[in-house]
Amino acid sequence: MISKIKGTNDIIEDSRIWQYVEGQIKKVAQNFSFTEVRTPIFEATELFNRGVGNETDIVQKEMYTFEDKGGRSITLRPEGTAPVMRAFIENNLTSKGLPQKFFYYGPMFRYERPQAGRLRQFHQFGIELIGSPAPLADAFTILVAIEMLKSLKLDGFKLRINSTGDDNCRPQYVEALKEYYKPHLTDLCDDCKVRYERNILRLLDCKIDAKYAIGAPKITDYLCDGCKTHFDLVKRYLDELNIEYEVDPSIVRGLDYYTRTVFEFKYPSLGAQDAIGGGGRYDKLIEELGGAKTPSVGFAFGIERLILALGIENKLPSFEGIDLYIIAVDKAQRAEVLRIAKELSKYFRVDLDIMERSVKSQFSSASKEDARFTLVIGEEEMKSGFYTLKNMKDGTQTECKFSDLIEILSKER
RNA sequence: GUGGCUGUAGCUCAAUUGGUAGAGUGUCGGACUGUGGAUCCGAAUGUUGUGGGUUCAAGCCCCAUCAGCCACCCCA
Repeated sequence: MISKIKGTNDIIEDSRIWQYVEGQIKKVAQNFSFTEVRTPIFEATELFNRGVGNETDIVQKEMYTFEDKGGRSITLRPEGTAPVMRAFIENNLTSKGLPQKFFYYGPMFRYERPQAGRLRQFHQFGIELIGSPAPLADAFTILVAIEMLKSLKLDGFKLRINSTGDDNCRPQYVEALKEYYKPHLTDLCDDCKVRYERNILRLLDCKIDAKYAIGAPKITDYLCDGCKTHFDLVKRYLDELNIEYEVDPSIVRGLDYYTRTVFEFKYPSLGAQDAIGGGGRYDKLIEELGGAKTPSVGFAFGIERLILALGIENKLPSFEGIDLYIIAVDKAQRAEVLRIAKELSKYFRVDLDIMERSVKSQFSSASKEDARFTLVIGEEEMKSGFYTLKNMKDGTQTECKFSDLIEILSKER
């Protein structure tokens, strides 16, 4: 037997749930006037090296990179923002004016060790708000995310925000951190010794060396005037919108392109993989990828984790049965059943037996599909033109003509 | 990439100190030859994840490998 690749999933029984979650989120995005962009699921490797950052774990060890037959280095997209920005630049969308608001949805790929809520192929739904340097844009992005979670009726999430500064102030903060950690360097865990040189911000969220992080300098004390004002205004907008949040100086995102505002939605009862969404501002990314300087904000949800969280809260949609199951008593009525199904499928969800099974098993099938009604067609019905319609909830049966069916089925529900 | 736990029918799980695989549920059929979701009866389905090894004998012990889960790591 050939089985699926490690860390991937077939969505079969749950496809209904997925359609619901995708549908709700998409509706919110569309109602806020975002338009969808669909980019290829593979890109030139260079896009992620430059966009996500050469030093990040994603680029260093998690990408599905291969050479195609033409010798090009190709990478299955590990995230959605860099591809959307590439498309923005390549299609010269600046010419259409700013801002521009996009959403995207689809599979992402990262070579990681799978566990609950972490897959090698997973799905992200994200939005990008391109062109605005204003704190209002950050708040708007967060607002849209919150509205999406509300549309799914999810409750138990927590919003955490932070500012990671910009080119003016981050270097000073990095220096301060290096100073602070220097005397402890020999006591740090092996990972942190590497992080000290490569990406010192990561020391802040290390679980082993958490005791040192407590007394570490805080980014919020090092923000330059521009970044500080920006952050304050973002917080003020959130306050005015009654959005609850916690400022968490340890939030360090794993993608290099973030500047200033970063945020995360956590769902604590999910276990180790508890981030259901995250994002932030990326003022330099488009420039980095060869476009004009275009400050932007965005975020993405992980659909798998969202569905896990909804499951915990019992907020997944319940199964809705079909409207009508049409039953043929004998072979002679099978064609008539098909004809009726053809007509009624224009208005209702119908089904019929294609296994040529007994009447009894056709009723079983109708029950299994939670059909509201069954329609029995036998020799008598064919002769008289009156079909036997049975209400599967209360078991009552009535004789009715084909022309009455639409009206009867339209009642209730 | 590191460490730990697990792997038996479609699903959930049994199988004494190693003795040659069973139940519930689901599926299909029948009791009821034109009436379901209840009940009863019957049937089908396994190279015990895979490959080696030890043994007279392995689902059970050993090794390897694959997959899942948990934690690290990382992030959505």
